[in-house]
This record gives sequence, C-alpha cells and structure tokens, in this order.
Amino acid sequence: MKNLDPLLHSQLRLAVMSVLMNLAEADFVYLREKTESTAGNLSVQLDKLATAGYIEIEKGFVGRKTRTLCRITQQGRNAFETYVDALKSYLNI
Amino acid sequence: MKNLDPLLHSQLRLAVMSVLMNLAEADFVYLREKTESTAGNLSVQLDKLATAGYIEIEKGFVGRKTRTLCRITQQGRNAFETYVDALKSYLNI
DNA sequence: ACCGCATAGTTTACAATATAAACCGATTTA
DNA sequence: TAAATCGGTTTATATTGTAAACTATGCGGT
Repeated sequence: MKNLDPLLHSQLRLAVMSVLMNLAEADFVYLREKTESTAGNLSVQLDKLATAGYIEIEKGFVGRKTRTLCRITQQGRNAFETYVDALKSYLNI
Repeated sequence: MKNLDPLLHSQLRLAVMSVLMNLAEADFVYLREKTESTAGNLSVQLDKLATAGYIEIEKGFVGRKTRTLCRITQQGRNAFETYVDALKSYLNI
C-alpha cells in the first residue's frame, strides 16, 4: 500500500493546500476563516508547509496593516497530486 | 469545510479499513503483511477501531494456534463512506 | 524431555504531532 | 490616551502514533 505524505495527511494542512490548489493566493485571515481554525494552529501549520517548500509566504502591508499572503508552489502542487493518487488507492475510487 | 473523522484519518487505521471494506474478513497476520505494519502498532490501532465499533475482533484457533479475525461492522462501513465523501471535498474529485 | 527459535499477539514507554492558550506589537475606536 | 481589536507568533500541553520490550504458546531437532 502506498505511503501517505504525512505533511499532507493532516486535516488542517490538507485544508489549506486544498484551498490554495484552487486559488492563486490567499491571505492568513481568509485561510483562518475558510478552515475554521485558530490563528495559532494555522500559523504553525503554515510554517510547516512553507518549510517543506509546499507554499510560499509573503508578508506585506495593505495600507498600514500587515498581511500574510500564501501561495502554493509547484513542488506543493506535485506533492498534492501524488498524495491524492496515493489516497485514491485506499478509498476505492 | 467538512470534518474528517480522526479515527479514520490515520494511515494505518485507514489502510485496515480499506482492506476490510473489500474483504469479508481478514486475520491479524494478513493485515500486518498487507499494511506492512509492526504487530504492536497494528494491535493498538485494531483496538481503537474495535472500541469505536468500526470493526469486530474475534479471537479463535486454527488447529491449536491462535488466530485473530477482523470484520468491518455496518457502523464502520458507514463511517468509511462518510469519511470518503468528506475527503472528496478536499481533493477536488 | 529439553533447548532454542519462531509465531501471534499485548503492554508500555517514548517520540512526534496537533492544538489552544498566552502573548506581542501595531491600530483603530471611544 | 485608555481600551478594545486585529494579525499574528511563541510556548506549553494534550493527543496520537509507533516501536521496543515482553508474554505465551507452538514447533523442530537431538
């Protein structure tokens, strides 16, 4: 049986990646609302995804307020596809 | 976003359930080989699935050797289906 | 019969992970 | 300018996963 990338096999990180697969970019607040997670948890999980090179995080400003933008990388896209393929073999679909 | 049943969102337990969805029954040794897990890990995870009512475990003998048989329950089947549905919403499939 | 190895599992101790609470600095609001 | 809010990060704790260590029984050889 295929291995499931442990970095993606986590509800919150998978949710983030799922959102980013469909969106050119998303900011921290949007991701927090969409995934219904706490800021602390989200912050930690985003860091892990960024450290793995699955997403890139860009900290900037909108007016004078900070904004953290996230984008999926090509490596992240590939990992996600591979994960989906592996998972399919478990789900009979 | 839908919640993913944490009991099923674990590689080994999911692998076990996946096998049992397609087989009337499977014994401990078969599951250990098929999932390439250690006996200790498998034992723990089978217990969790049984405690949740997702599988039933029958300890018997074949000749004079012990044998642990596992079967999925209707509740387990339902949980698996629900999990698959929830997961699909993450994977865009 | 007795020794040593194998098989089938369980228990337990440890490592890894996830999660939220507590915190921090800037910013808007009253 | 004090207090509440926003956008996060850090950190402590709870939960989980995993393998090592152990138990019990069986088998093969001498």
